[in-house]
Amino acid sequence: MTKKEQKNRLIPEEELYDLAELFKVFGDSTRIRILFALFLKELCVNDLAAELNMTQSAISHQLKILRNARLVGLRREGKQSVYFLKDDHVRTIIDQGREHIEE
Amino acid sequence: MTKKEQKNRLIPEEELYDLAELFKVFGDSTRIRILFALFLKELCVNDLAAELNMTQSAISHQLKILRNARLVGLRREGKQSVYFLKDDHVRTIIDQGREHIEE
DNA sequence: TGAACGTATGAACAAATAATCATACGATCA
DNA sequence: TGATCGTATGATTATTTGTTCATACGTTCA
Repeated sequence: MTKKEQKNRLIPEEELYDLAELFKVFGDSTRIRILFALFLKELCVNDLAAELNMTQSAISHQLKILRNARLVGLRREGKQSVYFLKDDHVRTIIDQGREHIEE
Repeated sequence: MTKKEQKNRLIPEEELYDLAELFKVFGDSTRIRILFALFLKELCVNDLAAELNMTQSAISHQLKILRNARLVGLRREGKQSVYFLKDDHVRTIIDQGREHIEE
């Protein structure tokens, strides 16, 4: 089955639940702000916390959720964890969201 | 400012909150299932409730949220309210979500 | 007009969730 | 090794949110 064929068939019920789980991750302003910050450059936890003016703990909790959704990845550098966006779907999804809003 | 230029500039903080609000709407399995049902054809409230095996009230509440987000529209037909998808960003956003999941 | 139908909506309740606080863990360095 | 730094994480709490229940609203039709 080609990608296009797969795209056009019915979506199984179970996949709809997974989709909702994925979009739930985008549905929080802290996480969106984290994603957008990582749009611009890789950042470690403390830098993210400073940039978003939030506690290290709050950021760390949200990064865990973003990691579980495979939206961000991390690289250890000494004591630091450097986070980065993991794929381009993030950008496309956010761009489409923006286009909807701007209509 | 062209669309492309607009896309590439920094996203203002306020728009990030609006984005989170939009994705929050996608982040519920009932609403995703409603959207997908409307993918296939227009439906009135009772038909949606039957198809998703949920109460009329629950569906109606969720439809209100989808309406507020301008993701669905409705047309009155006698006693019925016939709902439909309002724009193609819905399809693109969901498709991108699916591609992310299927990786 | 009144009954029946389809839909919308407010209140109440239960479940999910984000931030905080305290603390633990791992790496670096004196 | 002990201290410090950066990060992760469990528990708690306050808030948000989805469903249910009851009911109101608008339309159709006898």
